[in-house]
Amino acid sequence: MKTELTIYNTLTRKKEKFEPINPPFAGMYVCGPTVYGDAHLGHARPAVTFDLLFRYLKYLGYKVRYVRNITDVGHLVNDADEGEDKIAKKAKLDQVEPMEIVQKYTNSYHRNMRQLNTLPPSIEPHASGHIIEQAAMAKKILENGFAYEVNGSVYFDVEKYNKKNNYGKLSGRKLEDLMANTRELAGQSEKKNPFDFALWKKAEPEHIMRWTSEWSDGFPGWHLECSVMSTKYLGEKFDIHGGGLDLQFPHHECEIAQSKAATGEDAVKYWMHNNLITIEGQKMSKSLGNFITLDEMFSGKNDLLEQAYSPMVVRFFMLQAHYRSTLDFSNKALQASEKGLQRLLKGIETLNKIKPSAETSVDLNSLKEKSFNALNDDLNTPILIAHLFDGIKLINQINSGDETINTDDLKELKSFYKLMVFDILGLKEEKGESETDTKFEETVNLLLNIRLEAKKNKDFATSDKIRDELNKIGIVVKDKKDGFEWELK
RNA sequence: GGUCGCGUGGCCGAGUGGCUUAGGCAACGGUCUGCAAAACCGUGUACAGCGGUUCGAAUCCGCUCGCGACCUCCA
Repeated sequence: MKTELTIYNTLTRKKEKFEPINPPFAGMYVCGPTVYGDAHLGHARPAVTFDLLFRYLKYLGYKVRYVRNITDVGHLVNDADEGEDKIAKKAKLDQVEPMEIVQKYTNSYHRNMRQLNTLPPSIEPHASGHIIEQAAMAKKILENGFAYEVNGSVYFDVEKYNKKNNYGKLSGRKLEDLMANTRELAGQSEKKNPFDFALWKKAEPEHIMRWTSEWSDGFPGWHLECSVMSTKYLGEKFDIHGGGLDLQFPHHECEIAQSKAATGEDAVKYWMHNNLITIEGQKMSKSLGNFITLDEMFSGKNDLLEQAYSPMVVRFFMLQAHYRSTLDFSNKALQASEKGLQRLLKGIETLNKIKPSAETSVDLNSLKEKSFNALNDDLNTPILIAHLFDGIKLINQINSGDETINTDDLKELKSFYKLMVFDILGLKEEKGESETDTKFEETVNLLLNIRLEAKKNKDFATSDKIRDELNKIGIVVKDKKDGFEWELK
């Protein structure tokens, strides 16, 4: 390999060479979902992005610990002053236990992540399992003088912190601007400043998720869990912290402040942010109500969808854009990705059927080098995929006899495509996963073999009938030189 | 209002000073085929506008227009 992995660090706004703090170990923490609703397209982007990074770091030989949390407590539903726990609110609506909600949506999240072929993280800690640690961190920040207690709640003192530190360095904000732009709401707040954030929040009587602490019966502030769980499992200083761009401020900014206030050190070496998915140019969000859940995506059951899109199509769609670009959802774009993915996978099938020659006429080293260079350049998967398509063209030319490849190079090319497409990009074939599917496939194959017989006997009436009837059912038949293929419409 | 980012050919989407006609999809032409489809091969169209810097800009600078994100729960 000619180049080394560089990644874009949001903190420095530059691409930096990736050099882990304690090689060969590499630690990465990614903000996971709040499990109070179905996972949607937006959840898939960081999951796929950081799954790619996880896979690639492992390929590069690092011993990677990938931590992704489950937020099952602590996010406030309204503003920090009056809010109640998001999960508790939903639980009341549904008249069930909060932890039942948590379990339900954790399960469906895991199912969706498996469908997207993301590898499970090394550790998936729950916020609710780390209340004690969160209280301890709040206490430490309090002792260090960067927080204050009011009526059983503990708030982070941003102004004081900012005197010696730079609050806003990740998101490029200045405290003065924040002060100038924040209008105080009629003096209702317990906080010294509106931009102070809760480390511990006293629970209102109706608040059902609560824990005892020295300040009050309450719950931890919503930024604290990530600071606690990342450093608990990766160390006070660790390599990569990832998440969606929308978490940059205030969430990640607060994490930085908390860690610094607690330990005196910056915890994170590389901050990475994936960009957002938009729908018709607008961000998908709860408040706009324009989000598409992954289950809807995979089943096609949403009015915005013209058809179902398989998990691998969704994954490929995301990989065809760079993770730091916004990606606009549209049926046209997804359909283009579907076709493109088919072409890529078909090319690999062709590759597996190629017969070697004595000589190699194609330049494999160039292909490989360009591909790794793309990946090393801040995970530039669209460029990588472009090169893989160039390679597919070569494969087709070899297959048709216009180019040649020898036995060793063929073997190498096969393992290269397996590595890139399946191991690193994390794509996979999606056919025949259940027993019913298998039997169904055999049935269709049986019919098509009969059709093949009919064709050989020039009984085109029969052969066309089988083809047309299958087409009516929604099975498209494609003839090949020496056989057939079919797919569901 | 403050901060940040974006505007590339029919669509998606890379590219940040001169040689990538990026790539995918669509379109068109061809090969193949009993026919059709598929597959494969080939081809075209571009850098929001205006001005500036430069021998040279999609790429740097300025302005204009348009769009978006964050500042509030959100991946």
